[in-house]
Amino acid sequence: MKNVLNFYEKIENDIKNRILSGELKPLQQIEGENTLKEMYKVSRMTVRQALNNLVNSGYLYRHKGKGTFVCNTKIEKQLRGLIGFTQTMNLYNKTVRNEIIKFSLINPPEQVAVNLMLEDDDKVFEVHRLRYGNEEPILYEKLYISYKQFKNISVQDFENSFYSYLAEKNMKIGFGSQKIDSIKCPKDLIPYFKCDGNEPFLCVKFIGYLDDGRPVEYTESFYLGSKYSFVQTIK
Amino acid sequence: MKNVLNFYEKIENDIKNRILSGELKPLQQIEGENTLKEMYKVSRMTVRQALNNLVNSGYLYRHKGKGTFVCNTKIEKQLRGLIGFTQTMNLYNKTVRNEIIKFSLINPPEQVAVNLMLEDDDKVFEVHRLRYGNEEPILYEKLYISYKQFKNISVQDFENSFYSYLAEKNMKIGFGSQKIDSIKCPKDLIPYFKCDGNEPFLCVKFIGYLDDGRPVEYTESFYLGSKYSFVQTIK
DNA sequence: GAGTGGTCTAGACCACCAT
DNA sequence: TGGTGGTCTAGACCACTCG
Repeated sequence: MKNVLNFYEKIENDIKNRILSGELKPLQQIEGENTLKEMYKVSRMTVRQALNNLVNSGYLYRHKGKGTFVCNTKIEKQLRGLIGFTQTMNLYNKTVRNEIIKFSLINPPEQVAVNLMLEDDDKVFEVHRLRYGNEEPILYEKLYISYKQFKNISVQDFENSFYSYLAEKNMKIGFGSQKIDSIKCPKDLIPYFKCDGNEPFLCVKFIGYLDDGRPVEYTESFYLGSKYSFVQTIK
Repeated sequence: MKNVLNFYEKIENDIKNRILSGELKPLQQIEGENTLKEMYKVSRMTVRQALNNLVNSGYLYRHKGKGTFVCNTKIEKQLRGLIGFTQTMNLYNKTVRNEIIKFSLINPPEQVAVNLMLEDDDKVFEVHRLRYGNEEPILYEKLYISYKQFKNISVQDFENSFYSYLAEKNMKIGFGSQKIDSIKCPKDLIPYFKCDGNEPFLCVKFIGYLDDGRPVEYTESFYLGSKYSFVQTIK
């Protein structure tokens, strides 16, 4: 945590708190840029930087010639970034357990090599995990990462959250691109979920990228349809 | 179309074109802010506005102390905003046809009233559409909009694209929030898709909001799993 | 130390909106 | 007409990175 806030961050936090506390209500107009500039004794560009950030994160909207207004609160609270399974379960106060089904270093299948932009001889770790929420199997996950990038990774890192591992290494997924399909339970997963082959599953093929656009992970996730939904807010 | 571009828009377009044309390659460093400032004879803040927009839309990324770089192109091309079925089909060069199954003014079901934040006596239009891509049924859609907001809307507006209708009225969906589920084909839809009750479907419950956060539409969509996938890029 | 992006200032003119 | 946000200037100092 930083202990010194920039001026624009201070203004941002103040306004955000006034919204969250209910002092500023949805659709209500806030002070104009010139008023804020004098309130905080800063230049107008600094005020604008604060307001722009709040507009981008869905707290405020502007109308030229009219003013700046508070968004309807229903939206703000839903706006989240990319989060993984562990965080999602924590959000709903469910316990998480990961059972490692497979962990091996292999030559990548074609689709993995393409999506991770690998070179000819690059190998990948293939990790299969059965993931439980409140001790019920919810998700079977096939994860692929490049050996070159993660030489020292261990089985244990996958028993906990892979995203936490990334955070420790100061790596952050900046973008994600995903394809979502509805399918019947794949045959090889039937034993894990104790269901029949007609059970609907969400199949999510996800590529995670660093800020610069270089791919880090390719993951195929199979969510038990009756136990899991995707919720998203898009701008 | 505007005929006068702002300075920052001009710079944005130039850099975007240099990326798309291949002149600037992924991970390549672009000119520094001071160089660009002199190239375009503008102030540094104007350059920064252009660069910030390109960072937000996924074309560039920055490293303090190092420079500004081109993102990996794979991402840029996938970044899209919210688009509807018509636009999606156009993207894949498929013909679109909408068959109106139902069009009526009703008292809203509980879930619709909540999601559209209706008042007690508000009525809604309920529109059921069977939507075809290349003359194959792909999607069954139950759409709800408030009567108060759309008094003059007609059946014909739904035979074409509802989003085009909104655009004509200068309304724009600024946010969307959706919940995605994998389900078996609902019984009432079996006749439309000529399938059995085990066919997997994507069920998407979507709420569309204006920029200010007021809800405009609530839609439940049922996509035939074998014919349709969701593709998204998230930041 | 030189170069980069991040923050900030104190002005200015404009387009849009309400009255 | 007065107030609002949108664009733009010509400077300044700072923190970070790299050689």
